Amino acid sequence: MSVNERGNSESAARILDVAERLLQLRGFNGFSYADVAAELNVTKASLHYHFSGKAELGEALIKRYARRFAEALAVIEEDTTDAHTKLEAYAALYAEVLRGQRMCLCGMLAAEYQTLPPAMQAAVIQFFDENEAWLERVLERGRAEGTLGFGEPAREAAHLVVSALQGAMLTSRPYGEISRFQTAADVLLSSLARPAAVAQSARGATA
Amino acid sequence: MSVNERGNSESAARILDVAERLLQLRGFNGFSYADVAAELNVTKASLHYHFSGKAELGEALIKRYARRFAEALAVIEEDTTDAHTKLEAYAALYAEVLRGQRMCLCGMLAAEYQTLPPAMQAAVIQFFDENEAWLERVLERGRAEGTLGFGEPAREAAHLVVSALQGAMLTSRPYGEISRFQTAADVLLSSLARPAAVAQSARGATA
DNA sequence: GTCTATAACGAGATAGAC
DNA sequence: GTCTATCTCGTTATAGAC
Repeated sequence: MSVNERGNSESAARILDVAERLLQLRGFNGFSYADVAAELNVTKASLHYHFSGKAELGEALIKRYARRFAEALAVIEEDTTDAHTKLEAYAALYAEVLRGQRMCLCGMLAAEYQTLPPAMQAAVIQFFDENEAWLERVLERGRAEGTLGFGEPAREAAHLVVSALQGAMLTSRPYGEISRFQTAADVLLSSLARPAAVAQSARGATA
Repeated sequence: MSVNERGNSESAARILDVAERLLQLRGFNGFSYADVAAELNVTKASLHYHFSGKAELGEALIKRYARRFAEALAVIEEDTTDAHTKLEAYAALYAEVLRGQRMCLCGMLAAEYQTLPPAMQAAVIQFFDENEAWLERVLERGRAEGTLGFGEPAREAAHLVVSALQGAMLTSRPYGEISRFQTAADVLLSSLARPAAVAQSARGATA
């Protein structure tokens, strides 16, 4: 390997993997350096070499998570054409996270927001801003191309999409049933496409 | 006063008030007996007299919160007639919680679910079950009376309502803007009333 | 890079006086 | 009911050897 800087080594990546999973399962205040160290069969002191403190570890977790999420959005842009399919793919990202009982990393941190170090707070906000900006563009295009229909500004609809999907993860996880999430996501997406569906059912009703 | 049993005294009520606020602000894993004691100018040992442990305190918090929420739902039943107005009143309950930067107590606990004692987990589930059952009845009646319109089973729409409102609280709180919550709630409710709105805009378009 | 050892603090909890 | 005192354990963090 060529890179051996603190926070960027392969050991650091393994630490982030374990810490990420624990954070999504139990929350930032629900796991400790000792938990991570035990799972990796190393000592706590070893973790401090890679991440000086829990706050720095937390920042690195959000930044990596946000980067991967942005990459997934770019893939959606490439692989799909119409906006409605993009929304389905977006919801599928959340469903994938929910498999393995995990909450969205930033959704979890949103709950614990008031207890987070300022740098982590700022990174959480940035994650949501980026998500809503991407969704706003997709929704706007969907309305222009006719695959989506809604009366509100795209900005406001985007906020509902993020809220509903994060909330569906939040409230489905205790039940351990992905179907609960999927149902809420399906109803949400159908409501954003509803005008067309209503027009269809209206045609069917009057036929 | 006549009642002096442990967990039911006026002192216990003050403890619950403080603990409830801290839980909604910081999460169950984000506050301690020391925090509550300091705010009440008593010692930790005094708290243990009223609630033997943090798990028992947590159970009492959920039960009181769920009881008050159920009472608020009963008031909505009395004070409002049509289902759409009931939904607006339901969303207003959440908005009221959000004032003062608080998260829904059970929404917060849903995030921390995996770290909770079993009795608290069961109580959280019960809170959501009761909420969705109430919403399902309201939605069903709304469809029957014509103030609401949606294609899915009322049970599924109810799940979306809970998800979207909890998620709107979750994602709005970091921004400190109630308007973010209100916007998402408004878009959600308009989507449940949309068929009528569409019919109106269709009339307007063809007029 | 990882270890041992330890510091420094906070958490939940209990015993027993008042 | 509330207190003082204490216990035990977990958590974050650092120093310094290997």
